[in-house]
Amino acid sequence: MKISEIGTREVLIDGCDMSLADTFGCGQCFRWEFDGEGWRGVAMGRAVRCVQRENGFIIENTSIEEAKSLWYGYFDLGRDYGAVTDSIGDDEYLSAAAKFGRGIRILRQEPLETIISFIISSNNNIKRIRGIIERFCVLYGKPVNAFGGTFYAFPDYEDLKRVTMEGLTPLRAGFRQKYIMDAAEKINSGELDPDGLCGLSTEEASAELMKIKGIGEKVSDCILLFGFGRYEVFPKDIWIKRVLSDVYGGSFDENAFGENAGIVQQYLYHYARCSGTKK
DNA sequence: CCCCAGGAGACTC
DNA sequence: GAGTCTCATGGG
Repeated sequence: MKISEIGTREVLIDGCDMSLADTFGCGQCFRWEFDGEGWRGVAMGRAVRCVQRENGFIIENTSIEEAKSLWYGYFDLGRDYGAVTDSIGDDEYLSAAAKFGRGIRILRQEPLETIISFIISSNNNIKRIRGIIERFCVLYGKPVNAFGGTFYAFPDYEDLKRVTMEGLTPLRAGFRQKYIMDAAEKINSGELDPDGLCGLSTEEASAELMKIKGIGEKVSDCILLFGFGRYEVFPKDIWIKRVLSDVYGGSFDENAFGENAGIVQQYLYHYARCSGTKK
């Protein structure tokens, strides 16, 4: 894998297994948007645009330094996903799912963003989740000018202090409004420090997360997988439960995949949700 | 009118 | 511990 500057604030990530469409579209993130040619998004306070290339992708509006210090981690570029898919074994359905989702990379998103986003995801659909999150960012996040427009960063810890119950009403988050507020209160007071979870075991971190109302086992698993790089968790949402029941008759053993369980889960989720709707 | 969505909490047994 | 009911909102 090679990182090189190919233009003004334009960096090429060459020689990596990457499908932007599958990575951004597999349900792990909610803010990247396709503009017809590339994917625009804001992460870590920076607005960039990613464009698919044959054997990698381009990141626009960034520097080679940022690519190495920030985007390398965000896109999990140090991991060989091909080796993961090769280690999956001869399970027929899973092999098909891995083939279908080839190029998916698990993003290392920011802890606060994953916490709030997956609280919102509870008993909700992706289109609506995206809308609620976007309204949250416009209301409380900082504006970032790029590509001739204004984008909004996901609110940081300072922004979170301004959150009130009444202020959340425009989100139309329904019963999750009080859960978002509980998360904000616990984080603002210092009762829970998201960044501090990095030093804990996955089990301990999960127990901490579940002190927040609206975070149960499944939401906690998503936060740990997509925000903390805990690849051993296996979030069980409605789609995965269907697969485990309908395809495997309850005999699927996620523990067999050890440190890659989360990646395997993502292949299954994406396949179950999209098979039949993609070319 | 119905059912469903990347579930969780409260309650019952 | 395992089963229900309910929780807002919007789409199909």
